[in-house]
Amino acid sequence: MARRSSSSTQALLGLLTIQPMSGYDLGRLVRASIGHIWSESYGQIYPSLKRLAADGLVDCKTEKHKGRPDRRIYSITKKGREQLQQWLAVPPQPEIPRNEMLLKLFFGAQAPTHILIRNVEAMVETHGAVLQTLERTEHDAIDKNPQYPDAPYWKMAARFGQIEMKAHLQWAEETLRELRRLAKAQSAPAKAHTRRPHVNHKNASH
Amino acid sequence: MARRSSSSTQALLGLLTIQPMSGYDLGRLVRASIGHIWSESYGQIYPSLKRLAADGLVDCKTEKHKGRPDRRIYSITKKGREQLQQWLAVPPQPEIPRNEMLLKLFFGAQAPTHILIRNVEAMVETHGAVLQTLERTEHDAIDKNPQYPDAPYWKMAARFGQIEMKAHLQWAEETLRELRRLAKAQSAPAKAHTRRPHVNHKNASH
DNA sequence: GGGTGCATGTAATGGGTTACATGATTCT
DNA sequence: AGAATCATGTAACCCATTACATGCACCC
Repeated sequence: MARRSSSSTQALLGLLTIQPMSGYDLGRLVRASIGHIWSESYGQIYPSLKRLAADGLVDCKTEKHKGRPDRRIYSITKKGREQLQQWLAVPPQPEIPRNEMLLKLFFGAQAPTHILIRNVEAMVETHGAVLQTLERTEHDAIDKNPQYPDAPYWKMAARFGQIEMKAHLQWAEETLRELRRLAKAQSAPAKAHTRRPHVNHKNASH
Repeated sequence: MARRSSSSTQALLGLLTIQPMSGYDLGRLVRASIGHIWSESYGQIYPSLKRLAADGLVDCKTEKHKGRPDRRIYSITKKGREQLQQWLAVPPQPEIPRNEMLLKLFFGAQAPTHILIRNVEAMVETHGAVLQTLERTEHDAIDKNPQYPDAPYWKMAARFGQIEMKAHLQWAEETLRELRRLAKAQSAPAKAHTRRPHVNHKNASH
């Protein structure tokens, strides 16, 4: 019993250390608090909570409501806290990266430049928005109650997002300059016909 | 026919624009060239190639070898190029983030500080190594043949990795300072007993 | 009257990793 | 002698998203 402990369920367990909550609340809290480092869908949350309850890692109390459907409020148990702590002690394995935008840019020679430019510009917009949100988050939820034991860690997570977003924006600036330069060079009459050489990709660092 | 076109298969298609290759080669090339932005497992690659061949997006030639198993060399077809170009034109949807290391740090109040420090330090090491690899990649594979049509795009991808890694390292420095400060404060006799206030997480930006 | 939010859940589907099987060759 | 590399593939499994189903309440 209590076999599977994916980081998904652990995330829920961790959020329940803040306060008892319903599945619906958890979904919103994930987006609001750790949306830049984690995501959960309801199709994942509700079944996970059931399993957690079955394993005795959370308790469940049902709040009756007239009209509205019942709210199931979950709270973490002692056993749940222990399991969370155990999980926290396991060194996290490095990420498996999957950045579709960059993948497409990597194959950029196969696409018209204006599309690449549009994609990078779209990224600038979304990341800019995220950055603003994070700066607000840090200010609102964290700096205002520094006595809160979670505050320093939430701040670190927010700072990570900020620093990363700024780096991405910096890269985007540099890249847009280069892309526009390439676009200009393309529209100008090509002189040197660049023929694709045969490249040896075998001798690669594994 | 030719329905499914996950970004996974498109990545393979894209790599085959460089030169014809076997599934095994593709696996190694993914790690070597775009390992910091993409990953593929062989359990994914081999079936994908079969589907691509069935859909007429790639051709397959079998090279016989004595002793060794046959090599199946795949090359992209005209139809394959067209599909790739179509996919490149679709604006990439924003990433769904999943950073386990940061998630654990977010729940840092539930764990002993020395473990958090160890985790961040581990990240510094791996990311430092990746950074070096990328700097070498940029220099070796790209700067040396600037006439190669893919070169500018490969460089952009490599630059992204570099900038991101540097940002992460910068964050790690700042964070390690803070964590060590917290560790010291913890080992000192606690005076003010910080009691966890009830926080309202309902009013969150969605 | 219609959209949005509250609130829970299930089923279908897809995407992807891991582990296994096989077997010769080359390096240490 | 034994480990790692070359080379392909399959099956089991797991994780996760999407879409669907339900139904009241509140706001415009």
